[in-house]
Amino acid sequence: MDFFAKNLINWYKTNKRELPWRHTSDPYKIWLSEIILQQTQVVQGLSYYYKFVKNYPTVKHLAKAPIDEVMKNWQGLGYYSRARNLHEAAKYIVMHYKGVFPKTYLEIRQLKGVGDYTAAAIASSAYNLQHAVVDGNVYRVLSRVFGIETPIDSGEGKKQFQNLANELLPKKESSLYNQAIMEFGALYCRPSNPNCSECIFKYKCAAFAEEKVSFFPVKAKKTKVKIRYFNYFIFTNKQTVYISKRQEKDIWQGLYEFYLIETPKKIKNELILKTKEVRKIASLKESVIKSISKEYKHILSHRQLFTRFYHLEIKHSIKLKSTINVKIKDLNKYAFPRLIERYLIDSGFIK
DNA sequence: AACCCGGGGGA
DNA sequence: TCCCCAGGGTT
Repeated sequence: MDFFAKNLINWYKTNKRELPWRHTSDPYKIWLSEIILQQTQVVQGLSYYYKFVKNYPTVKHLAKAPIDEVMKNWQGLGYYSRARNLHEAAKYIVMHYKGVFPKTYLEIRQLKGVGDYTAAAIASSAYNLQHAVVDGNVYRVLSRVFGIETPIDSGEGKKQFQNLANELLPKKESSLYNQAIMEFGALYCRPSNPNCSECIFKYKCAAFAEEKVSFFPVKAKKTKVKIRYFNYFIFTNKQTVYISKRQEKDIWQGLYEFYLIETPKKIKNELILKTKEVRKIASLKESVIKSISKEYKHILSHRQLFTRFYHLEIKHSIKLKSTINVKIKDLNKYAFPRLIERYLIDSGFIK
């Protein structure tokens, strides 16, 4: 076997972490773990994995569950389209494969939420099929060890790294090798503070030789940040509170929120409370401003959300478009974005 | 090819 | 507080 793969596999055998999805050959559970771990670190995803395996032990259980329940279980993990796609794919597997997880790369690749990386990961981990994974860890390890400066976010870079990964894949141990290179990237060849002094490629690594480890992997684009201003109104009427589900193709699709007025810039408390919209609903004479929150700054990759929450107790019940009224004590049953959850905890609506 | 989608950890 | 991490879908 090739030097590179052999070294990685040996390293893996003595250094790997004990993780639950490494003790199963159930493709469903492996798929679950892969979707959860997309853009998510192991420590953060672990409890969600246990939760999903417990609540949905088979793909049929998952397919049968209501989407709102799935979203609630996913709450806090981010990238919520993953949960929607997971649920869609589960239903698809039950419908088209009678609940038996597909066994070929192409069939797996066609599932919603499964791209090249995830398909290769499942195909190799569950069936030991010969498909090389290329994820963030692989980009980092390969670019450093081989000194490849092609940007990983370019079409050319993607092709180049996939080709190299295919060449390096050992014929009969694709599962072991794929997991080894990703584990190595996560534990030793880290984005910052890599453990170069104890690295098995210390004397082979191109980046280390040139003291340019932190320079790799090369990226072409920079993400730009957009700023948005959210003003949330929590309308309560005795023990009832009005919430609505986010439908638009925007952040947090499928999660719940309160009555939202988005403004192009920061707006003073007095002004937002005087807008037609608010006056119409709350008709301020008959309502009480219970509290106005501090300004929450919620940072996402390419968003900064400046948000204030206004709690208004209204004296009459109201009908708002596309809202549902729920009991305050039931708020914890709905999936909210982290930002709103934090407010609900701070303000004592939920514990 | 360009853009969109969350959240957390570490410096 | 600032910076970094990234796979998949849509346009």
